[in-house]
Amino acid sequence: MLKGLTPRREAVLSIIVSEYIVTALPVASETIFRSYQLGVSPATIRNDMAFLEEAGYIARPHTSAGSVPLDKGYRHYVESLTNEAELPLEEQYRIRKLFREVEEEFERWLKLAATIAARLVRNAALVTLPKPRQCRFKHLELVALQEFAALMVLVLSEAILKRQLLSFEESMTQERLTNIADKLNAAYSGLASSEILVKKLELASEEEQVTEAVIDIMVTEDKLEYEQPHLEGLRLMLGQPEFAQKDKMLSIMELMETKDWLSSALAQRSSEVGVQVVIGEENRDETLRDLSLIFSSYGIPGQIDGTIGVIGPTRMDYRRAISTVGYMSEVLSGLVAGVCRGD
Amino acid sequence: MLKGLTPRREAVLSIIVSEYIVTALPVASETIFRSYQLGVSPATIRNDMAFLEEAGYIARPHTSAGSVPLDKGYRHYVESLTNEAELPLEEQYRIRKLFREVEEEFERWLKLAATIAARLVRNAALVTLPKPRQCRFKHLELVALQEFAALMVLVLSEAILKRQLLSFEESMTQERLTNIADKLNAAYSGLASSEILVKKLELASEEEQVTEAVIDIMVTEDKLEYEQPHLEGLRLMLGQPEFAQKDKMLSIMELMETKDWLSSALAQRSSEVGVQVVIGEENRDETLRDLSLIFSSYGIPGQIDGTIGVIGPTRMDYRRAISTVGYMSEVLSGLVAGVCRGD
DNA sequence: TTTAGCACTCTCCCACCAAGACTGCTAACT
DNA sequence: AGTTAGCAGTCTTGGTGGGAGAGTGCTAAA
Repeated sequence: MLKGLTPRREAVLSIIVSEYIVTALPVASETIFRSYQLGVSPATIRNDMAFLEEAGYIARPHTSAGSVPLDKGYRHYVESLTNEAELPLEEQYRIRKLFREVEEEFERWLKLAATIAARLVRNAALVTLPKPRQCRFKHLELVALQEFAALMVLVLSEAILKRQLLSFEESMTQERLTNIADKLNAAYSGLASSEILVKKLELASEEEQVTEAVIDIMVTEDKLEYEQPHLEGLRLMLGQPEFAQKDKMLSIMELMETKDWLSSALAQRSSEVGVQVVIGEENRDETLRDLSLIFSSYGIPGQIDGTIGVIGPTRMDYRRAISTVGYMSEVLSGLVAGVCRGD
Repeated sequence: MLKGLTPRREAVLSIIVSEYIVTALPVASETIFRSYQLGVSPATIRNDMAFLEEAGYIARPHTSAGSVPLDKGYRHYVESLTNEAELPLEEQYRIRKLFREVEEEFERWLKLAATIAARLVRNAALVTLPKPRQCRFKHLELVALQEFAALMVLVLSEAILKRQLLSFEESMTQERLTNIADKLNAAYSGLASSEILVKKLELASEEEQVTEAVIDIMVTEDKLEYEQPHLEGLRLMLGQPEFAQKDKMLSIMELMETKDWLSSALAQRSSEVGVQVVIGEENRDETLRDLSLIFSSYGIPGQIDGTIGVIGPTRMDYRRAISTVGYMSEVLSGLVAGVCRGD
């Protein structure tokens, strides 16, 4: 029994995982025997299953039931996946086509990416807006709206756009506003918030006010760990059998709608590159312990990045999820680079 | 039997509706007798119930069960609600406080309004962005991003902000772009898309290109019936007992996530003012036949408007929903007016 | 180490029954 | 005529029990 994870036992584990992934039903030794050519009898397979159970890879719902993978089993399965996991070319082509069909707007693209990923893995998908490590001042515009109020439009590096209403003590003409904007544009162009802060200029009180608003926005933007992620395809995930009971379903919905679970979930996002997989209990957040997360960052390394990923029950098609997330992050990276280059 | 809807029968109906709204259980004659002082015995109430059933106001799940209201019953109940339905002052105060606490950004306000409405009625709430009847050109800005590409930022009336990437055939400096923007700003300020279209100017090809992009955006904006509404609190609605079965739940989720059901639902939005109630079968859209919609437009009549409403099963606390939607639309109208005035 | 055979366990489903909840009807009452 | 008490009848709900089926664990032999 203590002979360790022999190749055949690994094979059995692998079969159990992939079988359970599609059926969501405990896998019986008989099933393994019938569907796969292992060259041994069900009884032998049962012995291997006993070992796998002892070793914590699998478990049984009850004494006389087939086996279901545990987190450790999934983990082993994922590690054993060759990295050759790639989306079929045909699928890649179809995806690219969808992107070409949609309006040229980055947020649409993100949404589309999430929708596609969600559909492919039949689970929920999420994306965050790409965020520069440190944003830089690019351009400022002030538009008179009313006598005492103006709209400030602030363009930051990587085409981030922010707007804010400003109200002034005294009446401001458009000319006056334009002058202020011109002056600040000349002075601040290309600077980060900290650099603006140290740069002392002769400023009229309105200019001071505008500058403060600008710094405020930039600092907020820099501090922002992640934007509230955009979630797509929650219904697909909730359609999975693990959420058959209503309360499970509702607690998941509540989780998704309210808590900023993503930050805690992605806190474990090491600086590693490539697709990362967090399985069940590996999540720090207790409430996520039944879920798995497959995600990858996209963007331009070191400069600007966002995250795309899928989330679903631990019983998830990891191979498909990994290849999907991998490919989608590639696509998004390409789009980010495109926008920054201005294609 | 054919004596018509006597006052007592109306009272019985009203009791059935309000009782069913809170319990979600068929209402028995005995219950009505015990909880309300009607001065008659259960047997008499049963006779009245028989009439109400005959007349189509109520129905029974099975032969020997209490009664549940039908759409016609809800409709009668709603009509009979005095318009004095107002949110308690204390609640109003609390809501205003929440608005003061949140960041000054219109979209946040909208989201907050929906969240509050959803919580108050324990169902889903929706808001659309306020949309001007016809938007007008306010200001244009071009920011060089790369040699052949620029970001166009377009400010339209009512502080609507649009941005788009433009790519040019030839290399464009920031000076060049600023010149173009200045020229077009001077020419188009305050105009609607149609007016820009007829205004013939001497335009260089890049100016022409920018103008076309502007018109394109404005026309799209004008045509937009409703923005994709923002939905909040879906989980509250799905927590209601009518969605106990998983398939019901999923079909609702699918409806909400995919179809633009709102436009068809709000198509019946007559030009009436005030809070409107659409109950079950009154919905044109078949898929909404189990749901009720309570909504109201907000904004500045004739100039700019959006919609706020709640959606839930026909068994809904109409009184509360109506007062909530009414009040929230007031609040939002105030905020819209504030933004336009520039408070 | 592998295998066949078999007893054992646990779930799942269905049928059945008893209790309880309400009604509808009938006949008497005001 | 409208109202009421009493009661039979109907339908739901929850609990119980048992049989079928699925799948294992164990034992003993190959």
